[in-house]
Amino acid sequence: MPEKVFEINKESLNFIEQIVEEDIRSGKHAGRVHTRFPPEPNGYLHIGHAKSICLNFGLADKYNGKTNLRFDDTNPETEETEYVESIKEDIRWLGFEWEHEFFASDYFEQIYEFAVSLIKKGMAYVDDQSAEEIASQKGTPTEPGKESQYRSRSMEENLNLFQRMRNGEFGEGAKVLRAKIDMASPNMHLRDPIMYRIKFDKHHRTGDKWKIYPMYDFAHGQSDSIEEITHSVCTLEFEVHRPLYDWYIKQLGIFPSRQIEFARLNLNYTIMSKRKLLQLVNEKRVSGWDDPRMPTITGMRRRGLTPEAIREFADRVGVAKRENVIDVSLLEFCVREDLNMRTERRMVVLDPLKVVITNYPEGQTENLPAENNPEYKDSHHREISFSREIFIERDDFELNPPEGYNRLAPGGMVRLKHAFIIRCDETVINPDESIKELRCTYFPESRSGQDKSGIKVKGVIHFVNAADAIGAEVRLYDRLFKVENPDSQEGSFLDYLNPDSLKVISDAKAEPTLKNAKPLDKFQFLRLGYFCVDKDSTSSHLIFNRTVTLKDTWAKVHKK
RNA sequence: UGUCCCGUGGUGUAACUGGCAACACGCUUGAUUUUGAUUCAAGAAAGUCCAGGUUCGAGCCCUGGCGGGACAACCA
Repeated sequence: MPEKVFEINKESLNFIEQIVEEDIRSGKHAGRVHTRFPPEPNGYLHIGHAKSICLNFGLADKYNGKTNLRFDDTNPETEETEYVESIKEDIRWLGFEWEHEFFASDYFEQIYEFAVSLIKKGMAYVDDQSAEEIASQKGTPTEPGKESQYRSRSMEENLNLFQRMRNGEFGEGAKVLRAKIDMASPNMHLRDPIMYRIKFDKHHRTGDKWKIYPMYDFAHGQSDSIEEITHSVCTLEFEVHRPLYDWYIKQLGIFPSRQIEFARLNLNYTIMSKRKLLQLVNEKRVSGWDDPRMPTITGMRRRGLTPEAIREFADRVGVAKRENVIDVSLLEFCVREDLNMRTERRMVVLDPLKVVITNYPEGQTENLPAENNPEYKDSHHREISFSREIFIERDDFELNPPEGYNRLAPGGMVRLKHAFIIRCDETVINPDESIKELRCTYFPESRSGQDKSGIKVKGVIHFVNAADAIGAEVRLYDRLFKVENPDSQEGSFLDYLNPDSLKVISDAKAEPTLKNAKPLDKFQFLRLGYFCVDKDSTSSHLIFNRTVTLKDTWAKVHKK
């Protein structure tokens, strides 16, 4: 119907949207769009899944369709309920709600009947050979395979054997059910693919009811059909499976779902393989699936990323069939863009250097207003305190300032954010040559917002009042790997872990307004970056995770 | 020496299906700035893997190469 709508639509469409719009235009499935997100519950979702989730739910959303959540749980060996729960939590956190929640295991009975019908049509047979024998007959991509000696069993015998497989009369691996297609096909997946295998593992939902389980190829497409999924979107590696996907649908005469493949997301400096992520967790290279350095949804949530930022990212990376490696800087951009608008600012000193304001009266304290977010004209203000002793960032003072340095140096001046301009009069040195403290004078006339001093300074630095600063633990995260592509390096990907991916600062000094920060609260620590309160944080032991630094032009220029 | 998929700035995605290669990130420079942030402005950067062909005209169509990826789990 809405032909005009599409003509008006001038934005460029990705190739999947083009397919969908063509289908709607031609009236296929009466214009209905129904997608699904089909995770296997054997691990946690990561940013790559987020792209798929945004794609599937986004497609349905855009074209008035629906999206099912379907757990592809056909391998009882690796699948667990723990994962089912985490997957649901992560999808909801990303901001999506599914139409139906299904499990491939819901369809085991029906899929079994599908298999029986193929046997009856003479298109499937029970093979008694071992996995090795079957593999040896399979041929190679360039050589045809050989037919099994069991290929020509009678339909009655196949029916009987398959029933007995279901009954548990044969041991694991003793027999499989195979589709009878073409052992000489140039497509390996069409060389009599295995449909069912015998497994005695306890299934996370069906327990030990089943002794046989369908393979991916004989479960996924069938589930799509049962749910009348119109567009079954998956990643590129399933492209060669599509002829088989279509073959089963045709032979079974069931709802013709269409499989469409797109290129999965790759991010530099990170790995996306579930197996390797699991290895990081198992070997305690990270603290768990939700370690803030992990590319998992749960890890990124703990790190302080927002659903909005992730969705924006998924949108910006696009959808195509070309292999790609996205630069993490794009993710960081999306995160900063979102956090800049939504987070309140606070002052925290990570590496404190004491400063004594020698001309500030002892015992005196004054409060100064500080805006919470300059992005909002009418943002609220909070009070910060100021007195004779304060802490500044050790980094913000240089004994021998390099060219272009505009923070504090001997004899130099800077403004303390929200407060006064100070001048460094004296540097107190420890016996070991390190800097013990600074003795400065302040200019009472230079008070922020009502500066009558006439002094112009180039630099502005943050500080906290020593008298009421509170302690905090701050965890500084950096990329988990030190090379762009840890997967395609010599040796193990573990050899390329970044040893500096986590730096813990146990005694940072924070302004007291942070005292009641709750887990997941997000802030911008002025001039440092965006931070998120860790889930283990309490008011007596505050913990902040650095989500991402602020852009730092100076650091970049100065690095050389 | 098989089948399938894919080749557009550094990265990613576009180019209304044949009409001046655009947008974003990143990068550079400048302005503003009480965050070396944000914001704003300007700029560098691809002639579309190569070679033929069709056409007035090709990133888009055709042919042939070259390059990359996927496929030989009783995983998904």
